[in-house]
Amino acid sequence: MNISQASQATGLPSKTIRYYEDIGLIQADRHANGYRVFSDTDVHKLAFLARARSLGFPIDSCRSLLALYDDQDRASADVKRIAQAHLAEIDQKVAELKAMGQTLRHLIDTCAGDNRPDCPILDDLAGD
Amino acid sequence: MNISQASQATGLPSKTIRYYEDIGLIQADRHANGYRVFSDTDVHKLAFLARARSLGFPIDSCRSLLALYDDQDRASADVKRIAQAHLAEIDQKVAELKAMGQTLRHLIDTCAGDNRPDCPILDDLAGD
DNA sequence: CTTGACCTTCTAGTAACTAGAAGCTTTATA
DNA sequence: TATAAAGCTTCTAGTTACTAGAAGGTCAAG
Repeated sequence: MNISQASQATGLPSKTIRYYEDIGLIQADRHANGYRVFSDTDVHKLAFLARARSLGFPIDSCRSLLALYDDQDRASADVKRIAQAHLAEIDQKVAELKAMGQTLRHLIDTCAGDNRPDCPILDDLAGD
Repeated sequence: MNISQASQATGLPSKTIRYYEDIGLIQADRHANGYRVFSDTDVHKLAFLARARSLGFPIDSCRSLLALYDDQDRASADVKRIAQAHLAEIDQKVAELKAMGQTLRHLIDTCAGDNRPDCPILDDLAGD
């Protein structure tokens, strides 16, 4: 399989696949002409990475998860710990963003949005 | 006022203040010895930026907001438009993160988290 | 045999800082 | 007064996870 087929199969852009190889997440064999060859295993790993990234796991966590996936002697506790840590970060980010959103929504609601200069949004930012 | 005083007054690290000057958000005068001098206006602008950043506005929006703040002939509609666009981004991000969080929470709940290798989290990532 | 699609590597850019190095100035202390 | 500590300066590089683009080799079709 060439890189564009692997891209099709996983939904990952070719550039991203090359990048993942670059940082050692996968290792594709090479044809005699230098083209990368992707085995089913490679494609499987790429799909795994795509899914993990879509759940927001940072690359380093993806690396760990992939290693655990490859390790038949793993403890599910190790996987769970990584997922829990990530979930905690997500929850915190959601809380932060929600707070920002609430404040913003309130400010927007009180702004006339016309051609006059008075603006409660700017007033808030300016600390008035 | 020296940079560390401005930092104290605004809660922004000195490095960040220098960075903001670097990218043209503010312009501080200089003492004869090369040290930056921060006027009350400068500090006010920095506080404005700190507040805008804390609401998640990207730097470019902060630049626009600051320009509008300085412009007595502004239309509040312009401010509102920027805020609304930003709010839309926040709302979208919250939705994304919530979806990730839900999926993750479900997977975590179904994972035993013991020393056995079986793991529904990995199964999901692997597409099984 | 040439055109176009596909592949390669390498460099640089994105957002918003942050860390650290090397060096000058000012202030406090012995 | 000497010196050490604190504070200031600039500059470079690192952070995350790609992405765009350039320059050039390879392969399949007409």
